[in-house]
Amino acid sequence: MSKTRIPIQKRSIEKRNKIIEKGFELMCTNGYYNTNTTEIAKYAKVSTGIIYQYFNDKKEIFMEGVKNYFTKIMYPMLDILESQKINTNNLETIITSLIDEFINNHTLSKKAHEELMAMTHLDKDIEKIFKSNEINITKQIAKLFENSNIIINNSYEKIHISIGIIDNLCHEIVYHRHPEINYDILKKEVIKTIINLINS
Amino acid sequence: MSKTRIPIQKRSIEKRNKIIEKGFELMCTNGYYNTNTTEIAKYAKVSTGIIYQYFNDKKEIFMEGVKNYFTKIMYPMLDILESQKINTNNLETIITSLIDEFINNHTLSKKAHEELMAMTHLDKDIEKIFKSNEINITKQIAKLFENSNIIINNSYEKIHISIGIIDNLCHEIVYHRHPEINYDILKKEVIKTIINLINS
Amino acid sequence: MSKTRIPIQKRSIEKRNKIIEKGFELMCTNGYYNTNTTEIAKYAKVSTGIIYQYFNDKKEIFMEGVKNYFTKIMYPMLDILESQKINTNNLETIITSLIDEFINNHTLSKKAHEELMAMTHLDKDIEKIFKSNEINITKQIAKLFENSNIIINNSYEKIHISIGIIDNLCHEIVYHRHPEINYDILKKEVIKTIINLINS
Amino acid sequence: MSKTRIPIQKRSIEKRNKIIEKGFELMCTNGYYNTNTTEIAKYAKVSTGIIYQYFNDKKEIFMEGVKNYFTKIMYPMLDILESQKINTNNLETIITSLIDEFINNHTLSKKAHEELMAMTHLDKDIEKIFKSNEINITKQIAKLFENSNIIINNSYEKIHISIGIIDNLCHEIVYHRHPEINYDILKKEVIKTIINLINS
DNA sequence: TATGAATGAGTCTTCATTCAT
DNA sequence: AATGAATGAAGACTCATTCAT
Repeated sequence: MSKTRIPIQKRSIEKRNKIIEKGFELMCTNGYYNTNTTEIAKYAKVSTGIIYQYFNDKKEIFMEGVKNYFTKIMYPMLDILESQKINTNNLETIITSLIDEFINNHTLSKKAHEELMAMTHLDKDIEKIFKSNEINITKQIAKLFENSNIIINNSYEKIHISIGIIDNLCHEIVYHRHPEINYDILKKEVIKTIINLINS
Repeated sequence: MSKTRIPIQKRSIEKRNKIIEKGFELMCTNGYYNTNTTEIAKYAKVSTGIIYQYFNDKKEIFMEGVKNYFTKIMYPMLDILESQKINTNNLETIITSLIDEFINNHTLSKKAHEELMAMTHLDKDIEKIFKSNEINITKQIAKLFENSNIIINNSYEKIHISIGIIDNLCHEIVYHRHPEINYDILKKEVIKTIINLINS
Repeated sequence: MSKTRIPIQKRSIEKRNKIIEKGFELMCTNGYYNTNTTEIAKYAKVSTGIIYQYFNDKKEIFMEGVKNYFTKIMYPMLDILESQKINTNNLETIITSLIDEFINNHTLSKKAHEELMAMTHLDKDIEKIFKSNEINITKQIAKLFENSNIIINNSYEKIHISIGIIDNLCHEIVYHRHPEINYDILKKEVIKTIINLINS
Repeated sequence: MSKTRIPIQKRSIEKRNKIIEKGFELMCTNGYYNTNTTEIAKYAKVSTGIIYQYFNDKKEIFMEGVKNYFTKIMYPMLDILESQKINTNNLETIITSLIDEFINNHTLSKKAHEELMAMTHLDKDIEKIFKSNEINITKQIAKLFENSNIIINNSYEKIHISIGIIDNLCHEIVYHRHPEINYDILKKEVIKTIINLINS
């Protein structure tokens, strides 16, 4: 049985959120196993004790961070699509803006994503959250196309591939920095590939 | 200064290799931080003490494993390509066999890859090995096309994207198991996308 | 210097008593070290903060519980004796009813007693309370015999032994449950032994 | 699954025994919950780490101490009886020597016993060891009488009572020190009571 | 070379007590 | 008087690394 308190007062909620935000940031930057509770507490400017009134254990902080990552970062990104009708003419513009959005706003995301991937095979709970969110995004995008009356056969599979390509592109740009690769060309090829795939 | 010995005798070399092989396997299966030296020693059938005569620290075992991963698993895979002339007609067959090879032979690789990705942002040394190998593979593949007299513009970028797509496909098939996605279709779409990309 | 308030208002006194009653119950049931102040507060339906206005520390709650244990449970038991003249004919009846009373009414007492014994050698204050109460009971019983004009030589020693025997019997019956031992026979032998001892 | 090593080498066995001996001594003197692993390690002159190679947890040290308490202290005491034929004439001498032995040799035992009693209701494993040993002793003593051709009806119950009386006597003498009680008289009365009980 | 026993710093977590409201 | 959020020191246990043999 969980012994954690659910904070009701405004200040408490803020404190809980601070722990998640700062804790997740540290964990993603330095790795889950290289981040200890003392550091989290210090960075979030709380005492170590309070952490365990809001969370059952260290893992829970990470998991809440993961949930935030999807609800605050990934899903809002989809709203870009939702706000405008997709059609064959503006597809390129939309994908471009999606990629730019992803890269510009979310420096954290690649580290978060990697840490997430690693944690995923160490912990069933985290794996569960992750997979369910991943497929949710795929479905949501598929629906956007439907709503715009664009018919795509094998839509889930094509979108899945497209997301993977964008993901890799962004990681490459944000972190990898293989100097042999020209990122403008890479980006152009990515966009072209996705459009071809969708239209195929 | 390194205090490790370089083994010369045959038995010593075998022992060192066993530690790398078994240690890397454990680390990739359970995660670097969930694998301790006692386990590694036991699994490799050596004493804990001997580990520190061959390696400076635990990390070094992992890094040697990473090197092996590329030299023994990734590069040999490229030999499939090298042995036969690539042309526009057999491209599909070759990519298909490459993917199958990847999936069938190397269940470990996805976990290795993930663990690798996670370790990459925790440790500059590992990051270095990883990135250099990644670009090496890209270059090697580019050369294979050249040798077959196939001219691809923006070859590095296209190959980079293609590797990413294959990587994602394999991970999906080996581990992810999103039940909403049909893997036969996914694979077909992947192959088609790559061929389009290369030929574009 | 003590910082605790002495409650004067009726409601405050009730609150203080509730903390003692419920706190002591928990401590005896689960052990002093397995009971934390949060649990006590929750079980007594008060806030954690208020505890430290009535008590200097956790130990004090236990000690007040011990005092209650004697004043509310042990001493009243002696009133059974006081209310009636003891004589050689009704000694058996009185001892029997004493034992029954002990067993029926005070399931808590054995756990309390054990916890008490354990705490006794950890804490001089508790030891002091405990020993003084123990000898008080012995003296009080001795006085009861005197008042009934029954002369016992070495009365303190005999009563001390008798109390010990009863104590053990009750513990055995309430908790121990050695299935090899027949409790009816045990009780009969205990009563016989005490009578012989008193009359010797 | 237990991860502890079973020491084979002489030095290791000695070290394991030292941890039990010194750890149990500390736990009995200061209480289980007031003794931490660092103290145990320091007092036994080992590192904290080694403790967890020989024991699964702190409790196990205590439990091994309990077992020793019975095998090294309680059972040897029964050998006093076994060495000589019991008869109605020497019963007093034998009981007297038993009590003296108990008091003189085993200062630890009362604290051990108390701590044991307290731990007993906190932990099922300890309860189990304790109860089984207690009844074993009772049976063993019953057998001694049988072997000496002394027939006692309700032997288990009588012996159980007798052990309780001796136990209380010894505790009183070793620790309690109620100044109002004369220990020579107490002892004499105890012996008389037991003899009467056995012969009744 | 090889063993595996030993080390002790470091980690997560608990909880008696305090303090802002 | 009362609340319950917050504190932070302390404890059980782990594990990379060293060392005696």
